[in-house]
Amino acid sequence: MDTDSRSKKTQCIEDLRRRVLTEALEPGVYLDETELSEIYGISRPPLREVLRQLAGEGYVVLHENRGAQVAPMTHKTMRNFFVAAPMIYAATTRLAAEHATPAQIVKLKECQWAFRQAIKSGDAAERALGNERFHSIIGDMADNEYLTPSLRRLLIDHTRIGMTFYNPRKLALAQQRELAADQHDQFIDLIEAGDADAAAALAVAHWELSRAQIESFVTPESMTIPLGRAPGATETRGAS
Amino acid sequence: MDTDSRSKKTQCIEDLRRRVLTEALEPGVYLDETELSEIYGISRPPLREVLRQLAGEGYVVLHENRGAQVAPMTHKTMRNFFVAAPMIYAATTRLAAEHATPAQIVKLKECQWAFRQAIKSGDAAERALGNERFHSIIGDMADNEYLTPSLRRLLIDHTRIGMTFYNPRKLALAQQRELAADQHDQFIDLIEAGDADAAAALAVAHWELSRAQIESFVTPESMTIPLGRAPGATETRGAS
DNA sequence: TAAATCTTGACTGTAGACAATATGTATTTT
DNA sequence: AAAATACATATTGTCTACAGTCAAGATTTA
Repeated sequence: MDTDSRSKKTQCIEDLRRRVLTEALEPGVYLDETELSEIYGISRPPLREVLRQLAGEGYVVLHENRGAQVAPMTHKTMRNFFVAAPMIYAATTRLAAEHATPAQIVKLKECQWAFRQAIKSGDAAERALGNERFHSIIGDMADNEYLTPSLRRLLIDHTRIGMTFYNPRKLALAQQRELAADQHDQFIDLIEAGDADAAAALAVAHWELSRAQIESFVTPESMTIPLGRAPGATETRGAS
Repeated sequence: MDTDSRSKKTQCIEDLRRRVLTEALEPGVYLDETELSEIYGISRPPLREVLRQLAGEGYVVLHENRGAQVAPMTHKTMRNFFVAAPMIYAATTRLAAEHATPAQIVKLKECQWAFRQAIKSGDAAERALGNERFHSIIGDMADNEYLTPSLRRLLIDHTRIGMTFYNPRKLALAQQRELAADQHDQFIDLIEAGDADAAAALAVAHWELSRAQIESFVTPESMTIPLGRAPGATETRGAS
């Protein structure tokens, strides 16, 4: 093992990913190269490489002569998300059941264990990151370089949405989170059994649960929505 | 308009993309930073940013302390390609028919005109690039940031495969290329009409045609295959 | 007072020089 | 003679310094 486990640059990438996913860096926020380079103890050229990579992964958007912006979330983004998610989730999960290796299954189980710990602790960020990691591993199992890029992008925004709409006090949501965790166990069983059809069906069910949670916020039970985020609203920070 | 139309860096990116797509830079080849920076008249730091971006887009793969490699094409790559292509093509084409703007349709028609010119000229590279551009525009029409990344990756390898298996002397293939061009016209009509179902169906048919062409090379009519490319063969250049 | 222009400042973009790591070759030792 | 180690070379990774560009603020004029 290395002394610092991994290079500063790698740490920088991973930390920025984490901050975007947990919305410590909010969607639409602009990043200052000089500031970030000082924070992570590297100079600007390598930091710029990092930002370019994160742009390729969909975490940030680059604007010429105006720097990097944390990928914004607009109402159009949400609509597109709802269209693409079930298809990609079902497809990748199916392939995961067909191709998963024993080593990957071990990794998935470890991840699920950590995920349940995070739920108990009640830490929203850890829970969201744990969930992201779980589905990311399923993406690795699918082992299809053409589908992975789309899955990764979906997971970024799915995680951010999950952070936005997290509410530890609402009992119904706590129960749904428990149900989601149970579904994760089912994922493991079906993937281990190689049951592709059932795994794909579970992926759709898992998505439906998540969708219901999200929609319960967008359309609250019987409350009028405090507008300003309604369809047609402008995005967080207009660009160009 | 600028004097040089666009910055050196942008020219560099576009030229490298082109070279990868046309296989002027063959899959698996390693790139020399110093050499490239001299060719494009920029220094190494910005060139490294370019390579990081191209890595994000799937044109190249970065290896730590070993530089950038043109994305390799292995037999696994091909298998994954066959799995993902019909799904993504059908989905994006459907969305394109639903969302295309008049301006985009004009652009698509211009692209198709150029594509037919390229076919007449018999220039394999121009033909392949024209086809790539056509489907890329359809991807723009779909306007779904979650599906676009997968589509772009598919198009990269679809284009490269098309270059590999191009054969101007084989009559059957020339006829198939004509048919493909005719299908492009149908794409335009269906997208303009907003007929999502028919467009999606056409996408599948278009894919099947392309697949048949590819398979006619992998499995030639009645010749024994000179082995060495059979399943289980090692990839172009092993890494790490 | 309001609008338009100019100036200033801050941040992005680039270049050239230096440091570190990996590979290949040559030499030495068994 | 063969294998292992050490050195040399080439290439990647990084830093400091400078140039270019955009945006905001202040000043001037109508």
